[in-house]
Amino acid sequence: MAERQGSDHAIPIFAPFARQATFHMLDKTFDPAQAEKRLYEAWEASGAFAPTDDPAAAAFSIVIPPPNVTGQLHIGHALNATLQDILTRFARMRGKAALWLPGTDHAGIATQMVVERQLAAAGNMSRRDLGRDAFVERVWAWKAESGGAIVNQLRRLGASCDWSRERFTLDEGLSTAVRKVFITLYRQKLIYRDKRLVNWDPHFQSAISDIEVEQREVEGAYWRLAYPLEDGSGEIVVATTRPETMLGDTAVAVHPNDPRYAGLIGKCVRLPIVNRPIPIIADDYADPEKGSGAVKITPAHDFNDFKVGQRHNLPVISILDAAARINENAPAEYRGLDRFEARKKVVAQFEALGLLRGIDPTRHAVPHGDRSGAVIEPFLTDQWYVDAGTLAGPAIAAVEAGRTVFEPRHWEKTYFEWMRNIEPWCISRQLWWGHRIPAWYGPDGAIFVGENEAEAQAQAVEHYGRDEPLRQDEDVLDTWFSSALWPFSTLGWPDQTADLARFYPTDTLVTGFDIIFFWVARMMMMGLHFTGEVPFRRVFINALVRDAAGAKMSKSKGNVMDPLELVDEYGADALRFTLAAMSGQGRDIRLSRARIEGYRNLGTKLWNAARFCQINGCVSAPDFDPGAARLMINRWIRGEMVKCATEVTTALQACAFDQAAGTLYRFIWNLFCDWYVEFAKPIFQSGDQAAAAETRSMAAWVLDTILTLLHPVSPFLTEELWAQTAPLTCRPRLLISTPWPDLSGEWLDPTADMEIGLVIAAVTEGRSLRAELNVPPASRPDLIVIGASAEERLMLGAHGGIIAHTLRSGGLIFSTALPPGAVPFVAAGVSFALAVGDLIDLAGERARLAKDIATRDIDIDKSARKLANPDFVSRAPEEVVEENRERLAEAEAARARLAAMLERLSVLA
RNA sequence: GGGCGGCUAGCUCAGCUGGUUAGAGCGCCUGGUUUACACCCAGGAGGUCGGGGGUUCGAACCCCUCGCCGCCCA
Repeated sequence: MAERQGSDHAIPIFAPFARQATFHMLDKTFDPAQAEKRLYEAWEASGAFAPTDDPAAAAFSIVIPPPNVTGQLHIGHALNATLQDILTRFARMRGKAALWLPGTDHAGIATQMVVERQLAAAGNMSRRDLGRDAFVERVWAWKAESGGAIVNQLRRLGASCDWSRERFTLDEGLSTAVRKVFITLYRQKLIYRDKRLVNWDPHFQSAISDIEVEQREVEGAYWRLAYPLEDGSGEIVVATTRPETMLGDTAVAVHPNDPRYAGLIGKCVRLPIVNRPIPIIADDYADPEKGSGAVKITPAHDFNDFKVGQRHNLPVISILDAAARINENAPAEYRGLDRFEARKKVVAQFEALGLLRGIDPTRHAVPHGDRSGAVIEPFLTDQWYVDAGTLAGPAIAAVEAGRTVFEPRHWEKTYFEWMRNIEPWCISRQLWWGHRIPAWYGPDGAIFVGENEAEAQAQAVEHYGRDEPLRQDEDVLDTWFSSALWPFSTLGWPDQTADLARFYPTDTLVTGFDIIFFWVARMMMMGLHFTGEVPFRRVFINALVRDAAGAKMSKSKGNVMDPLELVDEYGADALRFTLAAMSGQGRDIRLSRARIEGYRNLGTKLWNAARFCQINGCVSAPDFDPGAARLMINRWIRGEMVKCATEVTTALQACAFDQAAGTLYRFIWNLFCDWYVEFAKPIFQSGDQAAAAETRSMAAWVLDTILTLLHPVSPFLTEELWAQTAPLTCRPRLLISTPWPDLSGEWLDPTADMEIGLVIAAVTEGRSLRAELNVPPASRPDLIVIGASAEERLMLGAHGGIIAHTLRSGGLIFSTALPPGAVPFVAAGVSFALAVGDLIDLAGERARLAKDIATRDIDIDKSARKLANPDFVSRAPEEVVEENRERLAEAEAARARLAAMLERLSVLA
């Protein structure tokens, strides 16, 4: 463990002047556990999470995909929230009125399930025993007590949501919006009641929507059943995976062109067990290639069969009750049997009757409820539907026109595909927890839809000409119905609030591809229909987090990584940085601890660079002008800082989180720490006060700029360093509220790039040579510059100190020829040598040079061959040709130098 | 059956509209008490960019085809 140095960590952010009096050296590492909570509270208390009310500020808004109130934060939420927080902090620092609006979803089925399970555990009481009102009260009580734990878990990640605007899909305002939408759509005839087959979940005894149905491959069988012709002239064989449904068969279909059955069309078979005559009909639905070519038709229990039934006017006989037990429409001995019991019994009876023609085991897809896991039954009921087809039109057009853009772009295909084949959306659920449908029925079944009972009553009076008792619809709305309104209902709609005017349409929605259907599409439909505007201008589809082996994380597999555990272990910043760095667009993220550890190390690296700065008195001065820097290394790092800031800004604007993270990583570690800090050391020791002072200021400025740029990704560590590295006079605000760097392009400095580039190349090559020659670490050989131009000598001569330090060399010597005892090398087109004296192994050196020459020959050959090709010279763009000419010249020059050195070594031998 | 995505170093991934001598982190090997950092420093090994064909002066990148792997829809 890191040794603890500074003991006083109680540097209170809100008593910052006290800090100056007690200026402690930074610890060796950042301690997230002791800092995160304190920093989060400081942010919240500062009011930074709420958007600025400065009217001049452009608005930026994100609504959170509301997690279930029952939910626990999992790694997918962590990714999703991290990306939203990065965007929000970035926008905030860029001076926008940034709003990240948080909240939760009431999650009808999931929540009801939690409370029902509690009831059962407490003493076998069902919700029906308790009664509707008491049950709903229980759910609210549960919600008040333990619901929304996930919201606090989001805080642990550093989520800078505006908690004052937190919403819940069942709260009053959102419920008003739901009723308004329902009533409006009903009056526009875009919501209607219909008797259709639905996906029925026998466990919840409720309808669920198509997309809540999950197809699972299971082992099953085709049972081949023989139905005798009524006239006794033979039989017709049908195959089914659900034999029990034959109890509800009302026809057998064959293909109209199937010669095998041409004579049978119009005849009847006698349905075994049930003993009902049913017709043989001709319909294209029967596939002559499959099985016997004849197919049993059960309109009440199969979606395809239902359509066939409609075409042929077949009776629809439902044989199941809500719990998927056989009902009174089946023979007496079946009534009350569970569907799977009934299946066995039907098969046994067919066998006994001698009508079972075979069993073919097969794997096939069976619909399951995604929540309950129960096998779903197509079931005929009255339900409420949204005319999604009509609403989809504008939603499709908006994406086609680019008013809403998917990022990555290809996800719009998934969206279009679904939208263009959309089915009516069944929105009623036979649950108690949710928005109760604002519809009332009169004694004759007439429907009155209104805000409340009084309104419905008034309509009823008008309709009947007198008071009639009304009964409210028992059902609630699909949770996604209220989520579909989320981007505008949370902002106050249907009231024309200031928030709505300012923050709608929202800027970016960040979500997973798995809810493009469930949620994104429906928000588009509702948003456009009710506000005339798209709900968001950009949809960023984030990746799916998997384990290190690429498997989907699931509790049953035991491979889940708990984000809070990871935060405890590595700190929120490390987790956030990792998720950002790995969130390459649209790909899966294979999360591993090794990766998080690596990015935690980056934090420590930066922390220690700050510590170095602190030790050397690098303190940011408000009046420091980086543009006035004169020292080459300072001009160089300033230019690199500009490039870094530009790249990070561009990347964040484009949701290229991985690029932003990568750019920061490289700048912090490979430029600032590896080179600049090392260059600064000899300057601080040189006694050149002016140079040291400028370098101190520059180092502090670069560090500040890094903290600013890194803050959206890793907010805690950067905020802590911000507080601990400078006096308050330089820190008028918390980092979270500090403006984003807007660096001058004039600070780019090609001259400095070239000069420092030469130094770095010389040192890098020199180090490589040292290692190859096994030069002892403590020895400090001179670096000899051989036959360089006056300009090169000037450039290198200016950096003798930093070269000596970084290369661990003695002095810098200029020479016209390779002296004895020196080992030559070439870097950036300049000849060098390392004076290693006795260590030199001439034979080995000759071999090394020969090898070096050979690699140059390959380069020369590559470029030369291109340039010798007339097609290349005439067709390739001029700059590419020029580049190759330069490359060739360089390689040839380097080769010539190496050859000269080889010759010289030979002479010395 | 239809669609989408992927296949680049031992592992995880970058590589933007075709112009490199294909990169990084981890792991591995060698060496290291240097004005911060061993959660570190310096150096190194390691790739016929899934196979084949094509377009092009030029292909990891574009086209065709085949092969795996994953996901969605039916």
